Amino acid sequence: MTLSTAFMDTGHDHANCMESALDRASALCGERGVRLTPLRRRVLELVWVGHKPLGAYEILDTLKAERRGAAPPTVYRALDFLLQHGLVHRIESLNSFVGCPDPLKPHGGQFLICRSCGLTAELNDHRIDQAIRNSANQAGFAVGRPMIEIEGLCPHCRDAGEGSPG
Amino acid sequence: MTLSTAFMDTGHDHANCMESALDRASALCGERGVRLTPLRRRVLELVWVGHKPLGAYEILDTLKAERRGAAPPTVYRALDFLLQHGLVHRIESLNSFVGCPDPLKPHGGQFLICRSCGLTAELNDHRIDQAIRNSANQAGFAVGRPMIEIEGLCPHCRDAGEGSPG
DNA sequence: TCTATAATGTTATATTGTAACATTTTTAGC
DNA sequence: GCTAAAAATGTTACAATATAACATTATAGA
Repeated sequence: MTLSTAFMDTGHDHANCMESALDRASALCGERGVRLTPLRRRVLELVWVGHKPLGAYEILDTLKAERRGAAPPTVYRALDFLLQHGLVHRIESLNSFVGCPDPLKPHGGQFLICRSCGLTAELNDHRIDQAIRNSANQAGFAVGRPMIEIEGLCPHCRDAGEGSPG
Repeated sequence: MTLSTAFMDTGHDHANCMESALDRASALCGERGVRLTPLRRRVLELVWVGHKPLGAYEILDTLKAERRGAAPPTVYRALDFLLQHGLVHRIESLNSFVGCPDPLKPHGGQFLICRSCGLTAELNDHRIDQAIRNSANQAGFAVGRPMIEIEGLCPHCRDAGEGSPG
């Protein structure tokens, strides 16, 4: 099981986390012969600034302050590229985007999303994946990309009593 | 495991499927002391016309043809009511809505969504749910509503060779 | 350098969803 | 039945998210 470093506030060096994500992205694009342009790199960086999913228009607001003429397509095109290469995920239930800690393995995405603080962690538990494939196969369904978004409370907010999980 | 009747084209009496869904909804609202008004009932009916998720504005187009002054709030308010009472689910990845075959048990929703024909079936496999809870608990995460949307190919489209599961 | 391709800029618009307030309908008490 | 409170719906306006279409600029390879 891989758990992204969110929810690990003790000992999480986020500057390093983000830098290594960008390095991995750069390497991956090099290997694939595609270009991590300054714009794409910047968008990826913004998405990695936190472990909270970011909306396209939040990204756009930042870009607007940095370059002339940033517009919705600017951000959506960069996001499309990053999505295609598995560098970010889209969180459907939030219409927002979050960095992927493991872009090499193609996967749908299993997300724990804190309803209180917004922090999001990516699980990639093959047991969940297996349970889904078993069940889908029984129904005769050919699984493409399973998407799992689990709303709830992260350890910190749960302990702080931010509401019931129900 | 409960599997909705979608993907069961042989022997699926949809008129009956829909009628019984409306009857269950009516009974449920009666028990809860809430009102399944004609408008709400009509929206539920429209959602149940197919096993394909329907967008709010598709519903609105139909309503507009039937009553004067239907507008976005008309449909969103009805949908909010139906969602609150578990009578419909929202498919996040499609921004659309589908009838719930089992509104009595509160649940997030496990959906198989055919990318070719759009048919959607609801799984409610407790083994998937269990795998998710185990994994989330390990991460110290308090699970609220797990939402699972599995894109792929339904039996019919898979056999017809509508593309690879990706 | 020249050319083809890829990336980005620019303008306009489509799609999905809410806010705010007015009106009508229903319910509950009398 | 009448009336006041509550619930539901009507109505207008707008916010938030996303894409289409075409122009321009940058890049890579011949």
